[in-house]
Amino acid sequence: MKRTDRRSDCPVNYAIEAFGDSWSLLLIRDMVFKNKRTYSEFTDSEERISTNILADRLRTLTLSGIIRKDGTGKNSFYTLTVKGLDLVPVLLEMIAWAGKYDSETGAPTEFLERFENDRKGLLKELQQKLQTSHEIL
Amino acid sequence: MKRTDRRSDCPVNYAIEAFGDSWSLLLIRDMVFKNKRTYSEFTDSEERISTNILADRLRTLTLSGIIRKDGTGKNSFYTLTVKGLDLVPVLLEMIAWAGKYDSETGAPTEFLERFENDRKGLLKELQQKLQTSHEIL
DNA sequence: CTGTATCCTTAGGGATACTG
DNA sequence: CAGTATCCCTAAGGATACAG
Repeated sequence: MKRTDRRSDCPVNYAIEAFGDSWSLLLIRDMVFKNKRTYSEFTDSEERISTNILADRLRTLTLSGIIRKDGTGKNSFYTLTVKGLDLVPVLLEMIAWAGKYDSETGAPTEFLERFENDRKGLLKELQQKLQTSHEIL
Repeated sequence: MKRTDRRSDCPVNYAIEAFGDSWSLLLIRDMVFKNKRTYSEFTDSEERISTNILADRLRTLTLSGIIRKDGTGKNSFYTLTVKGLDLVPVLLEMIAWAGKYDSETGAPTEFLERFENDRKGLLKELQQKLQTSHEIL
């Protein structure tokens, strides 16, 4: 996306244009909370993303530096970059919000309590877990 | 939106379906940071939302309980509900993220520093400011 | 000023067949 | 398994005229 395509230079708008579509954040969720990294793992999500969209999102998220592709051919896999890992707080706030207002699901209460009481610890733990699993691969 | 229309019961998906389109969060931003409350104030945003979309988003955000309409006719105005105010942390995290990675704009550094060092204070201040301006109206 | 209504175009997305 | 390619459809969105 060329710079001039942006609707505005507002940071909120920057975020929306980077991951504000209806699929990107779900992929990031799968990477953060379910340790998914391969194409077929992503197609198996509950929301059933179709392959053309998946390929497109993996491409655009890579272009914007949120994820990175490693390996080649059948051994290729995707991992979060630091820029992508830095989206974890956004994700957590969204989950906390939904947990408070979505009667159908909500987040597990232990999670919300932990988030409330030890926000920094939870974040650090999550990011470290992700960092190490990246290194192992 | 009927419950069965949901792609999944995931909280992330709930959030996306509530405000994950490309305009809702900009309206909420305008309410939070620019104290906008009237129809014409919203049409004046930098991103130039068109009136049909604006009317639609005001309707859906009202339906999902994120904003509320008060007054009538020419005196009508919109305010954030508690559910909407609870989106401020999400907004702040997005701004912090964009501030870190968007070279074109970024958030003001004082803001980011304050967010880093006194997250709770900043949040409380913002929400109180919004609460009181609502009451004044 | 606060919306509605309409027309039209494009982007997003589902389904599915196909390829290396 | 990791994608590409097509076809097709709908929803999202812009422009703009109109109405109370």
